[in-house]
Amino acid sequence: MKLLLVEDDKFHADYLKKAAMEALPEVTEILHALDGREGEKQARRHSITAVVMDLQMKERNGIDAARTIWAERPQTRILFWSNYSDEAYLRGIARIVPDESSYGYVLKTATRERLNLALRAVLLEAQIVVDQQIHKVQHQTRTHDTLTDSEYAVLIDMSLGLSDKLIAKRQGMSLRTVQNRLLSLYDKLGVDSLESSPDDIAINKRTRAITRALSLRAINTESLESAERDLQRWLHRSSS
Amino acid sequence: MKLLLVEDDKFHADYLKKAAMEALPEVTEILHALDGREGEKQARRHSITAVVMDLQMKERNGIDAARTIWAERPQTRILFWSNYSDEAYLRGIARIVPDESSYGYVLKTATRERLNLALRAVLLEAQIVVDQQIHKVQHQTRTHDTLTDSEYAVLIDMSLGLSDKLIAKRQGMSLRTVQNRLLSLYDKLGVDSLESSPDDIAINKRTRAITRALSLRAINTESLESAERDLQRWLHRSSS
DNA sequence: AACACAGTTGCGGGTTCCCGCAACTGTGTT
DNA sequence: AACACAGTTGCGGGAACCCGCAACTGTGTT
Repeated sequence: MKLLLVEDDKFHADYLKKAAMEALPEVTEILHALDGREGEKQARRHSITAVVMDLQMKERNGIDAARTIWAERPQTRILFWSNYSDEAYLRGIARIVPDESSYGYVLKTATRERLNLALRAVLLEAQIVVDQQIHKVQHQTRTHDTLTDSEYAVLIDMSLGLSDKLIAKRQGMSLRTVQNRLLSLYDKLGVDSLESSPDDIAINKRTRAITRALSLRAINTESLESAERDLQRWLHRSSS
Repeated sequence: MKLLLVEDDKFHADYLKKAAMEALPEVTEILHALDGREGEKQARRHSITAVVMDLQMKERNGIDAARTIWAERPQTRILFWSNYSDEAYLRGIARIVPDESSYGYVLKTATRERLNLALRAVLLEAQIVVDQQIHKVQHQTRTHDTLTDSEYAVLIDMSLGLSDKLIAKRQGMSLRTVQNRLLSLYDKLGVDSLESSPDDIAINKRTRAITRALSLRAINTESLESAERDLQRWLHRSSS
């Protein structure tokens, strides 16, 4: 059995390699890629079906790489190993896991035992393992002000600079509906007029919504860059 | 001589500690803080004058912590040790270094020799050391499309959601001047109407400027959150 | 002194955004 | 069947934004 590690931090990669050798004696060969692009290449060349993947990497992030890998070999089992529990990352992953496969999400701050356990459970037993701390975050946001899928889509488009009209076209909504989604976004993201002693001050809701969303970890730079690529593809497709 | 390490990643902290012991035999005690806030506290309690600091940490980032430390003991020498070479971080640091002090900026991907050298040069010899790779980035952006200080200030305010009128008030400019700064921002950040086959599509320049700035690493979530705190302070001050 | 050039300011108007009001759908509850 | 409730759509108007045109300041160059 071959295992592919995709991780651009050398310290973390070393640690990971040791943990994998300890937890998975059935692994005969450990490959190591330094970014997402290289990870895709090696997975393809060696027909890898077991991957441990970091999320934030320069060049190409883990989610985009996972998408490509799963598109080529949907049965591939991927354990994500990352620092943060951003909603943006979670949403990205849950969206692309194929039915035939399993995946896991472990924080880098987890103990060695937790990591070892997740390695075996996900890569050998094909179970789905999500760190407890993540589930908590996922539920926190889900109960009190989660974004709907359509709200999320509008948020992304808006952040990329699309006008209401264009968003309507891309999302297949009417103009007014887009604006309604925006209204609820402003509400959920806590975009209010700034409070000042004499009276409230008018603000630009769009831009404030973006920084609020960044601050709440509903989006991040990676997800925006990835969405920008999708947008460009859509533009070329829909213009022809 | 006492040395304070501020670093929330345990692998990196271990490595750093080893490097410091090797490069700086004159150090008698190594303290370790896990985030910016704790770093400030320990620096205060032990009257630390030599610090190695990570930039991105949860809770409180390295730049804010450095600001507090330098406000209390300006002669403190700080070596920043970080993953990225974001323009946002660089701008933040250059802005707050006191004259009496020295600082350095080393990438985590640098070799052990480079790190050791920087440790001695900055913390003992009070020299200023900036990683070569950083200077390159700094120059790249400075030659072809750097943001002026006033442009940067307007960009931040705009990203926080201020209206043109409010930005004018905060920056002491006229309305039209703010708009001129915005125009040059749109230009420098590459905010253009989207190109599509038939004709160009109108976009929302403000929001697109933000994502472009994020993508070009002119700003990042940290710097926005930090700026948000400044804004709140300004609001309370100016309303009373 | 003459000139270039970058930055500041006012004016005016076309476009987009923000959102209240109101009507209509669909899903689920009692 | 009656009802609540969340989501969709149109209309219309006030506010904010985007920006061309034009004039004025200041700094530095020749």
